[in-house]
Amino acid sequence: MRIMFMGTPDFAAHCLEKLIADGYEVCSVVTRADAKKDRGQKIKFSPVKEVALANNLPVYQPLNLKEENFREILEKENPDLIVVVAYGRILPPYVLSHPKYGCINVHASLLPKYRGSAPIQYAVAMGEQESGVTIMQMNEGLDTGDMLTKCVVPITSEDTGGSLHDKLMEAGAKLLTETIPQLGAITPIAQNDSESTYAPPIKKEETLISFENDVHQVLNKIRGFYPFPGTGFSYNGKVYKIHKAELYSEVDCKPYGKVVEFSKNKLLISAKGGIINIVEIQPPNKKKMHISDFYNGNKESFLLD
RNA sequence: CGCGGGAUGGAGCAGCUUGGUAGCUCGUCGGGCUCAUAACCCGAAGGUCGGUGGUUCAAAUCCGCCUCCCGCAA
Repeated sequence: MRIMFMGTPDFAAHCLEKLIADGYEVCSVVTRADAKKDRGQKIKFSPVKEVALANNLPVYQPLNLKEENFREILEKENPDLIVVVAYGRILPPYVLSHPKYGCINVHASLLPKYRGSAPIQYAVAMGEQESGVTIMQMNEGLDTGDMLTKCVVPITSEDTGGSLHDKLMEAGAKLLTETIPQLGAITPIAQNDSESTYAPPIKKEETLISFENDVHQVLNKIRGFYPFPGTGFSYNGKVYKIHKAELYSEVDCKPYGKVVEFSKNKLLISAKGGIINIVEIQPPNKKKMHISDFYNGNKESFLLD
């Protein structure tokens, strides 16, 4: 079976590696165009492209799948199946219908919950006890295709967006290689749209913590958005990133957002319904550090003003 | 040529404007006190101030270049 792989980030790259390692015939790879990234605007390849190059696979990076160019590529490569993992683009109908087995997508949530581009972060941020991976037969909607297989992964109270990402990445790659041989034999199950929820791209302003929110929501968001895109709070005109925080007490202490205590091992800030202790912090222009290190050098300056 | 911030014993910081003895809070090691402790007291080790060139009698400090790191923007 000739497989075309489409994807961009680490999560997708890992699936691609697994397909190759398990001996699937991946004939070509489609990934996002190289972009100037980070400081100095250096050009970076996507993780999927790195894996493709390392395995000498042809790489296509169309700017737009609607262009005629890609139709020609599709006909030339003539895949029996297209596997899409976090590619970041909606596939037009002519692509969906071209391969014999259509297009399947690995999505990092238990559909129909958390459709969209940030399912992992939101699952943790919403305090879910479990999430998982769903493989679906793609249609023209956003993560609305009929479901083929599923894998449930529990979320512990220690999990962050990053740790869940890693777990789902492993689970997703495994589920993918288990699902492909069964294509055609599995009866697709339609998603119940009335139960669907949407996990949209995270906007910058959402990463700033509002302590007016419930203390548990605050902590779940800090966990869920870590390490990407991260969360932070504004204090005396500076934004401090929060890498790790814990519940200190459930005493409601107003005003919310106030620093209740700053000492050797504590930076306590009150939120609605409780107080959180910030354990790892990152001041502007600095690396992340434990709160005791931050205290050592900033005990006098931090609380000024 | 995207914008800005930074590099000072093991950690986090001050000192730089206005060149002139390496400072603070911790940690580490040794000793003391204590029923005991992450507590307290005494003492010690540990830094060619990111690299390099220049100015100067003298550079952490002023000027040039390089390396690495952080944030923003994408």
